[in-house]
Amino acid sequence: MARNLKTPEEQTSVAAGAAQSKSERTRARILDAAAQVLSQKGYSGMRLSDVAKVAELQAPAIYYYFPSREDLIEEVMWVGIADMRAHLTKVLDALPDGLPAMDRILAAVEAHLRHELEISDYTTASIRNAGQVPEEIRKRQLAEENKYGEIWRRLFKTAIADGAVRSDLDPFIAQMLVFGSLNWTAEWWNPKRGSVDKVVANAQAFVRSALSA
Amino acid sequence: MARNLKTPEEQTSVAAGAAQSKSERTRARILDAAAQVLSQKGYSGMRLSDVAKVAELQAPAIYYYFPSREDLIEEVMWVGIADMRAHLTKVLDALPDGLPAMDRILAAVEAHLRHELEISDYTTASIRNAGQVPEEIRKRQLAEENKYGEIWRRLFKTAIADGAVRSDLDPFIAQMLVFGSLNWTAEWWNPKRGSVDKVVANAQAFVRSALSA
Amino acid sequence: MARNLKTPEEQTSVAAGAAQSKSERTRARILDAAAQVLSQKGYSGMRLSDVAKVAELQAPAIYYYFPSREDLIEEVMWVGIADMRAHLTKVLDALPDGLPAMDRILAAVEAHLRHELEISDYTTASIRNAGQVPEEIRKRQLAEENKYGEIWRRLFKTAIADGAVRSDLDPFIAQMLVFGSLNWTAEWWNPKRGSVDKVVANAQAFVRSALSA
Amino acid sequence: MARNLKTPEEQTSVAAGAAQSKSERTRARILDAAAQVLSQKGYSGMRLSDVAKVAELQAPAIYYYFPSREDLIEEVMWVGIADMRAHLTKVLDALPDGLPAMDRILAAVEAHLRHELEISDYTTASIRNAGQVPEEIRKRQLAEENKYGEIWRRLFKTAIADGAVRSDLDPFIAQMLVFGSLNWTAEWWNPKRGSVDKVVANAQAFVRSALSA
DNA sequence: AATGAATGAGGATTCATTCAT
DNA sequence: CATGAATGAATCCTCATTCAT
Repeated sequence: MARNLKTPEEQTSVAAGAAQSKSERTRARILDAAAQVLSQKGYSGMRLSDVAKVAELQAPAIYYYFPSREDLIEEVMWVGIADMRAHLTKVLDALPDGLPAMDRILAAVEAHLRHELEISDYTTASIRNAGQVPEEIRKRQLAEENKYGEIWRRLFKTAIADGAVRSDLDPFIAQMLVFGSLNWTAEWWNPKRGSVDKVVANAQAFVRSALSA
Repeated sequence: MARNLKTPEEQTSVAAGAAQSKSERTRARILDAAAQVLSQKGYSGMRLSDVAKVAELQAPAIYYYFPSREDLIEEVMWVGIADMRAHLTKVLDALPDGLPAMDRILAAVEAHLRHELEISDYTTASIRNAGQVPEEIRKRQLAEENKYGEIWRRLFKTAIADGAVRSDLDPFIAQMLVFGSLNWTAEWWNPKRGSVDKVVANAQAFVRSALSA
Repeated sequence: MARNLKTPEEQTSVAAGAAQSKSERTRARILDAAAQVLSQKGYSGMRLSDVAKVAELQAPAIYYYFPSREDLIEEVMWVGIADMRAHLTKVLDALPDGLPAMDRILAAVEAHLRHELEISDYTTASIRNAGQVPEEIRKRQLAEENKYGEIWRRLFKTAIADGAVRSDLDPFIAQMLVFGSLNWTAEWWNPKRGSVDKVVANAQAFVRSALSA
Repeated sequence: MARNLKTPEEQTSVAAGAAQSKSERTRARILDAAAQVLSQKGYSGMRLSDVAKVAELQAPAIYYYFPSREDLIEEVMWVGIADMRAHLTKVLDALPDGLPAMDRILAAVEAHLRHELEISDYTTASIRNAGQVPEEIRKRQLAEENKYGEIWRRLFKTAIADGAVRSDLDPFIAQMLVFGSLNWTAEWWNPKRGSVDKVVANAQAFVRSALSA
């Protein structure tokens, strides 16, 4: 799952990372296909036959790699955020020590946005279907979401403690408003509408002003 | 569902308005039920039997009021935004002349948020399923979305012309970031998490800072 | 049910005869409508709503006049042949005594054809659906068919005894071949294709030669 | 149903011909079953579950071989006449050159009758439902019917030109009267009522006399 | 005498899933 | 590994029928 690609065009697949055996590559193809169909058709609308068509194989073949439709979906939903969290963690870890709290938040904004827009199938699948998928399936995703949110909570907490964020904002609400701005991009942005860089720059400016004291 | 309340604050049902004859009330009940189920289960997941259960009648009775499942969904999706636009228009029209452009935007923020959180079934149904519903069904909704967006575009344009909004933000992106913050609230807010008033206040403060020069 | 109309244009309804009270006229309208729909859509395809539309009333109103769909169909099927038999009987009774047997057959040919083509809804309904309707419903129709066939059998028997019909033909088969020629006209004839008179003349010439010694 | 017999006389199944792979045999079984049910229950009365029962499989399995109920029916309706035409063409082609025109007509009478009575499910399905099936479905069948009628028209034309047919008969009406005699046999004949040979002999004698100058 | 509203039974169709090959 | 063939469980929708008015 190591992500190291530069151009968004080359990276739409979480599963792509370090594909190895033929079997592993087929499995990855199915997962990618499922993410794509899931993001477009939704939880109930995702048909295995559609996934199969995108993955270029026959529907029953999916059962060789996943025990059931539910398991396949569960993995897509989970992998989406898990990978997002891995990405954010790596980015934050790479930041120089002593960087101001607000700059760390803005780095997180960039990380979140780039991952979302570049791996958009997984992200939109995760986001759009979060409310539609049965409890059972969401468990692992929810746990992962909490961990991801926890990272952001710590960023906010530090920033507030440092006086970098206005005190008149409720921390939780503020964080959710930021999440909303970022998550929503997947609904309106597309490559023809300008570069990811531009979106990132605007979002950073927007968030900085919104939060700054 | 179709409660006949006076104050918009307590209303969960778009269809409630002025329900009159028994027939009209039944139709409204079905529409409300559909919005609820649609927001929870998604376009493909919405079963007419679920809608019927919520509306407290038998599934085939739905066909007495709506020609097909698609028509029912189409109306839910459309009514959600159409009503939102009507609400926003009314609010803006009621504002005193000469009010600063930024204050008008903040009034719009409040109108959007209150409507969204109070009629949340329709809103989340519209939002979550926008990407999953077949083209055919989205037509009227899309037209309505454009009209709604147009209102906001004019608000922004005026504000920018007045120098009330920073010039380093791309107007379209900025508007989308604001929409994201607002729309996303339906995904995380619930009455137990604090009052709508608090969310409105925070969102207004957030947006004002984010946009102000 | 007395039939006494001259022009085919004025007579498509068995039920029309001597319509009296409003109630009886409505009942007749429903019966005619049922014959029409039944002949076009078949036993299973006849929907009460279609019948209602043709009869210009609402479907549930039918139940005021007929206990059930089955009863309505039963009556159409039965009335069709019963009326045909009444017509044939009247025509034969009106023939002068001592008329040659073959001429009596040809009079029957004319009576059968005229009735079939002029009251075609009932006839085609009866004929086309004879094989599709449940046993239960066919009982009265079957009895009537037998009586009708019996009349023809007697005509043939007499003609054979008189030496007016060739002896190399099996009487039953010959009669069925004649019936086929006549019944089939409802499938291909229509007013635009020439007059009923012409069909009658051709059929009489055809049958006379076919059977004559 | 789909029996693999050599002699046409024993064949009840158009689809039987050269059934090969298991898949092809199943498809043929479904087609035969559909013809049978269609002839008995009519267009609207044909339930897929009935077809499935006769074909000895589950209803949804039909969809593995036919895209829809309509397609299945369309094929039955079409195959019935298409096969009839193929049969007639073969018979006529096999006749010696220089055979009198009337003898060619009588050969056609035999071909038509034998095929009709032996493949009777397809024939009665075609005939009884011709007037009930939606336009859409009849297209291919209608085209085939025209081609079939054209063969007969040519036979009649030649016979008339040769003076073998009386000139007082309208050619079209005469042909339809013959068709009626023949087609109607499927409605009354059954193996218990005597041999096909007998019916053929009677029909030929009947038609010869009816048409001869 | 007739209709608006509703229901229950049934039928076509879809789809995840299985299994033999 | 993969597929062709098949099934059982839904789900939408239609329609005869009922009933209060």
